[in-house]
Amino acid sequence: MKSERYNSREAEAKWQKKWAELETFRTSNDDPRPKYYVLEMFPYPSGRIHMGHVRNYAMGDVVARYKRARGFNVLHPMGWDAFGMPAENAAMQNKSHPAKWTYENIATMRGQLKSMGLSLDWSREIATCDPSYYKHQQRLFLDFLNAGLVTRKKSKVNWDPVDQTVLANEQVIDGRGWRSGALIEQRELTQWFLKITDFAEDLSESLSTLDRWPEKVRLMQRNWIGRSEGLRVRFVTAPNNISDAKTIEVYTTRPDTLFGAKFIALAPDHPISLAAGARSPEIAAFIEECRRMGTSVATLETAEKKGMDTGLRVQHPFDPNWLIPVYVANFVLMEYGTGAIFGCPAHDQRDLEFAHSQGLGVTPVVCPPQQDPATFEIGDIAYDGDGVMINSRFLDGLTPEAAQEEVARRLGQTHIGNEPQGARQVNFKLRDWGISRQRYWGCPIPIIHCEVCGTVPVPIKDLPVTLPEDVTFDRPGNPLEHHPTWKHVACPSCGHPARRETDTMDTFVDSSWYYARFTDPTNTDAPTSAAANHWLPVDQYIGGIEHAILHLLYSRFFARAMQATGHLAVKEPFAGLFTQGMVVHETYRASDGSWRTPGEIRLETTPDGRKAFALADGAPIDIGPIEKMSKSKRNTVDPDEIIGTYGADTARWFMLSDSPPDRDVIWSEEGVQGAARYVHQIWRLVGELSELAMGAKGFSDNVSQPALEIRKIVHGHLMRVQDHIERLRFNTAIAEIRKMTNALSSSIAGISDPAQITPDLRAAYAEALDIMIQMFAPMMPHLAEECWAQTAHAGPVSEAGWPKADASLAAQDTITLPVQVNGKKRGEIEVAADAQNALVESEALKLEVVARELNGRLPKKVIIVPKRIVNVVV
RNA sequence: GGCCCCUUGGCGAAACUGGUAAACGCAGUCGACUUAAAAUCGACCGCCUCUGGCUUGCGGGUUCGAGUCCCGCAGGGGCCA
Repeated sequence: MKSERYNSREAEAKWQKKWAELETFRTSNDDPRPKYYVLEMFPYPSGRIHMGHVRNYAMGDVVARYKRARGFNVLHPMGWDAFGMPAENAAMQNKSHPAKWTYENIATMRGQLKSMGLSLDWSREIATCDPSYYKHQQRLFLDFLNAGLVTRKKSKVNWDPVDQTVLANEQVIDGRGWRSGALIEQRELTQWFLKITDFAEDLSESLSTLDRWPEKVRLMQRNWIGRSEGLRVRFVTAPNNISDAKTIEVYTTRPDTLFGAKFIALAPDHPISLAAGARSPEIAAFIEECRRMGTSVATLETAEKKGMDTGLRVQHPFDPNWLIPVYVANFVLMEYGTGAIFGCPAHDQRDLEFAHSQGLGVTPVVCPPQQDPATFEIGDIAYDGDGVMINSRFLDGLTPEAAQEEVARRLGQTHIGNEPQGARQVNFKLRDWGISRQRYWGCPIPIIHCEVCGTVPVPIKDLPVTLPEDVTFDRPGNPLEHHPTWKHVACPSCGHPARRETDTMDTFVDSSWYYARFTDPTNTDAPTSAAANHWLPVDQYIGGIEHAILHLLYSRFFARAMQATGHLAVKEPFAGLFTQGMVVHETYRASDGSWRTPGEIRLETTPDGRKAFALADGAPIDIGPIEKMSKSKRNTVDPDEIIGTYGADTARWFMLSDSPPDRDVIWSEEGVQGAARYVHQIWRLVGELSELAMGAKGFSDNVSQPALEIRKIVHGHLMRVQDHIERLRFNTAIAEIRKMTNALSSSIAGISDPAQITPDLRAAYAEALDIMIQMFAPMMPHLAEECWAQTAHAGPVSEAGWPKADASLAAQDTITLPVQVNGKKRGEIEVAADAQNALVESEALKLEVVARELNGRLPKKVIIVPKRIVNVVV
């Protein structure tokens, strides 16, 4: 065995080349072994990979390599989420083409990922900007259209004035564009929509079946879909000269509070509001003010509740003589429910604030438990808890739940015209997904607008509708719209001159089905084949929590839509989901407030703590808070540099150590150095072990005690490492591996005389060596291959499978039991693992400390939890 | 404002369904090797009034026994509004 230091640079390049030559990670669709599909969220080709990618792909690779070793046929592909705004922005800045920029970035990042030594099947690589991919996406769009899952409608849209494009509600964060950060304006445009709301019920309901998803993500999706059960109630209008509407329809989830109603509030865009506005300049001005105020629900909620009386009155549903005023209000949305609500100030905070501002009074109708109905009053806080109905005539004494039933029953029986006055309705906050984007670098929507025939789908034989290459980015707006010829085509149906749709699809469409395309990526006939149903659902999906709503919800919708159009047999694309934490780093700031990169400073540990100084001039630098790596704070670390300096295995090992994978990990130079040290420790240990294992011949019939000790250590750790990896607890898996190598090191150090090395011990060390290498192979695959080759194994360790853990060896024969007196630990006893309780009790009572505590008395009770603990109660 | 999550040594953390709190690592201290340093190796490393006592953000509760379960409070984070 050679003793020089491990050369990661040489070994990593060598093994990456070897894996490629042997096609070790190429996956066949008709391998008979059980399938396992591991997928990490594919990257956007922004230029270079960052540490977040390294962490994400290191985790996925451990799972892929581990499952592979355990005998699964593993699918572990990689591709590029390659359409999007940054390519166009770069094109504008550099006067180049988005395709050129994108494909150059892909080439760079592919090289970087390859240097990580990931067990990917590169033969399945896809890029969403490639016509061979988006051709099928256009096909899916047309099939969805045919199945009624696509609509085109005029709607109010969120317009990003900087990017000059429409954004989905999901892409508007706090009233600003998710990418540009610009304040969003409202515009009316005709848009293409995917009817995600058709599946709202199932998307919400099926969340309960996703038991290998984080509860947090399921909750976020459930809230986003926002299912609520309520009542649609029609209020009859009193005679008036404002509107000829006979009724106003409201949606409420609290019909029980109907006797606490003080007002009706209409959205500013409600037809009756507009009618009132037409008669009153004051109301018209107010409606205009509401429109300017902003569009996001958040601004509406935090803004002061304002409204104006329309003069209109409606009758209470249970008392025609009770008239309720109708207001136009700034906090009611036309898009949700019916655009009208009834307000019960006592039991809704928003209504209470409005009622206070208008002087409308408050009548409580739900009395909290332990409160006297006679004295119960509402102050500044509305009461939304449970209780008993009061001030509500025939509802008095009921629970709110029973009262809701009763109101629904009665209003269901009262009819206005041919329809009941009240009807139960399930409502969703989820809106249809507007996918039209006025951008060039996206998937063209395969539609032709004909003056004669209307909107005509592009015939499937004419797909793909490809993007023109000769485009310019010298003026704002959509380059496809500006292109001299591209949009002018003949109508496929009547042949008249017609116009192509120039909008392209939201890039979230691209990433909503790529997981299915990976299963048969070269299929030119259809988006998917039978292979998709073999591989899906993805067994383990890994990515950032930032996609908890958008990407994951869209993908779930797409699977359903693809199922409805015969492209897929499953409706849930991801059976297991894991959301990993971010990579964070200290920030460094010079006295003038400018940021410094980790490479520009020198750290020193002084008696008053850690200090930082500028490398250039030695000026003191402030060590700032630990934050997500970002270009603006300049606290990034380049994966290339780390891999170049320490090797991919060290980077991977460190990424997986210390922090639990779902929590943020702090990148520190010291931490990486610790990982690098460990690589060399392993290398030395492998050298020492292989010397001891030299000429090993297997175990004798009666294995010697020292050899048995080694075997117990190894098999015990093997079982625990398996368990940790299965549960994606990489940090504790690594701790177990370190414990094992520590134990093996001290075992070797304990050998003082070569005569101690019996044939059994040799065999034990040989076994330990193999198992150890196989155990860390998923995390540090290059080092493992190099060690495996050094220990005279024929094939690569990546083809060697997983060692079989012997549970009987892992079990202990004698155990140390802690002994407590009144729940406080006083001592311990050593007993056989299968010792009877009576024996354990007598051993425990024999302890001097226990006798002292007992002081001659008999114990009140002795609790023995087998293999756990003894507690003597005095 | 509502809902959810988190809070354990100097730091990252571990502790499976309530059963020896602090495994594993980082930083640090001391020692060995070295002319010296780095690297490496060995020992120590929660707190205190230290043969003992205390300790999982704070206060209470359930239990033979609570980091773990329940109630209240504080601080931090996330999502929704």
